Amino acid sequence: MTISSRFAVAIHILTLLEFNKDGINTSEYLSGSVNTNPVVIRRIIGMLNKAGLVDVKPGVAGSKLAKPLHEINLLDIYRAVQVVNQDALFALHDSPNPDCNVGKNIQSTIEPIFSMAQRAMEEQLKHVTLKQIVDDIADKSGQFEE
Amino acid sequence: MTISSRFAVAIHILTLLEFNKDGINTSEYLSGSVNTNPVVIRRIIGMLNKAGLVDVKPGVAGSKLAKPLHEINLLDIYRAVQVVNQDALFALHDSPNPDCNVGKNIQSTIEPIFSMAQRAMEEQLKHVTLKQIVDDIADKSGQFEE
DNA sequence: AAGATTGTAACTATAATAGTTACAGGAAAC
DNA sequence: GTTTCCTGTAACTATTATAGTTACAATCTT
Repeated sequence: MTISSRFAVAIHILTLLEFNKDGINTSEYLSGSVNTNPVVIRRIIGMLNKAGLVDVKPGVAGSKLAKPLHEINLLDIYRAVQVVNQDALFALHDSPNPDCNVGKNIQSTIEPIFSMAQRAMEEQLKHVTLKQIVDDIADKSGQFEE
Repeated sequence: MTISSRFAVAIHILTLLEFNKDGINTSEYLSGSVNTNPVVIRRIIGMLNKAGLVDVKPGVAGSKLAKPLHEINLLDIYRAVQVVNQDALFALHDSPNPDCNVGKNIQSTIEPIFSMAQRAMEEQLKHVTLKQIVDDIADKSGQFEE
């Protein structure tokens, strides 16, 4: 099990929108950098659009970031592309035996622990902004070039 | 995407081993409380056995906890049942375009962030022991009975 | 009006999960 | 020592999610 690469691809896309903000970011162009099919890109862009992270319109070529870099954090992106359902990172087994003390109570005992663990992970994502990603890549890009 | 219910079932099994420590915990018996097929139980018990969390032997009926309750934490169980590969909770998209500054560097920029988030989640699991689970269920079981 | 692009449906292949049947091998009980 | 029960595992199924692909209608620009 892994959290879908939609998340990584979405970060990639948004980062690229910044680097190429003066160009026209068609799904074709973006797919060239991500190295996948343009439809995959459009699907993800569509989710980012619904979440208000990008601006894109049918028929109009290209997407743009809808917010400043520092106002987009990784949790926003993670939620936008719906890689993990709200409070459902961990699956509970359904219908344990209610005639058994353990079966009857295991769900309610485990559930808050799972939620806590999930929240701890999501909290980390919240503390990283797209700006940090962009800056890091800008550093690396400049390092051995120019 | 969710983390396999193997994890929740494993916690259920181990908890039940404690509650029924004076009885004989066959896969048949355990499957009755979890409400699944005995083979599913055996598969999970097998993983817990390899991880040294339970004692079970071919031909010999029943499993037992291999360690005291407070020496087993949820991270131990999580690792035992291999619901998430080491450092691979989040999938990276493979082969982004190396001729693009973003494509070339996105992986190495994102990877440590993903690791950090994953570790934060796992750290929470580490801080919960099986003893806490057992105690909580014991409390709930007694609450409206006796 | 022509051309390009987005949005989406529909289909494929792949992989993981959870459940099931079947049975070989091991241990205990009689 | 044979019968009986249980574990371990292979093999198969159904279900679900993912990622990629083709195709095309709707939409905007020029």
